Amino acid sequence: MVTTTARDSDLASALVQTMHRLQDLHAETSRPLGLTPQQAHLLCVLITGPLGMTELSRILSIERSSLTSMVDRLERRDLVARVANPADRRACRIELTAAGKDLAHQCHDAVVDRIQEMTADLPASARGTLITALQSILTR
Amino acid sequence: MVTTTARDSDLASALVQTMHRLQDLHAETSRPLGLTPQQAHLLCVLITGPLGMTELSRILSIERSSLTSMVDRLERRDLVARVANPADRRACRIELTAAGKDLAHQCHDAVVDRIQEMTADLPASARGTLITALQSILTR
DNA sequence: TATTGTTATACTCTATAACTATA
DNA sequence: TATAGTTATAGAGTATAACAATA
Repeated sequence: MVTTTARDSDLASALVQTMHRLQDLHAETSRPLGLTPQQAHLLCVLITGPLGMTELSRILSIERSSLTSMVDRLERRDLVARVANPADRRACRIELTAAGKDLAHQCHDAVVDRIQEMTADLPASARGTLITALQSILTR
Repeated sequence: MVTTTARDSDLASALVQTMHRLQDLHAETSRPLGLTPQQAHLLCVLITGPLGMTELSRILSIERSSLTSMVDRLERRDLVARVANPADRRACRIELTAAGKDLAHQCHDAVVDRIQEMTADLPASARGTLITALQSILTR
């Protein structure tokens, strides 16, 4: 058998706890802006530009049919718009409206600010190691 | 103004991406076990022992009324049980049944295994730094 | 035929407000 | 009065299956 040290599960456990803590933080920052965490995520993903339904559903890890109703609700609130795709008449592109763009940036900034507060007193060296380690984890 | 280096938002961004990756992983491991991620979380929280509704709702960051229906569904499936609390007749304790305990451990192990795979080739030094850094973040 | 997106349907998750029973 | 938990209600998130339109 492969030797398993206490550290292995410590790390897994710390990562799981961090995930839950960040999920809570995400919910707490979305709510005062009138958004569910899922809506906030959707808006933030669109900051870098419009996306088709299929691509968006892949990024958010939800079925296209689930996405349809989410986009319906956000469109009713004029936060996103379905725009025709001239290159493919089946497809559409979801893009942020001006109000949606504003809200997306508020969300994004609020989360980043809170995380920066939480990580403020990490030494620069730990910070560097952390970024590298997380990026390495994300590729697997 | 306080100087903000590129690294600050890199770290925040890496943490947010890690959160989403772990959320997906959590969903992927719960599903084949017939559980939603929220149900899996609830069961895993009970591994260390029974809890009252109020305490459980605090840990899961959901309203007590939302918890009531979650527990209803899990109780119908014989995964948890409401047990009377002799010390306070208003209160009850939610505990895992034998089947619930089994499933909770399967969930927990599956997630830990996947995370250990993802972190397997981190050098021991990075691993140590990562644990310390995450624990420090979690206290803020 | 395959792909894009939607509709219909059924559950689950979640919050708010009002409530019962007990402390 | 305060606390533990529930009920009623409404809205949001999600998946599956079946579908229309276009590629």
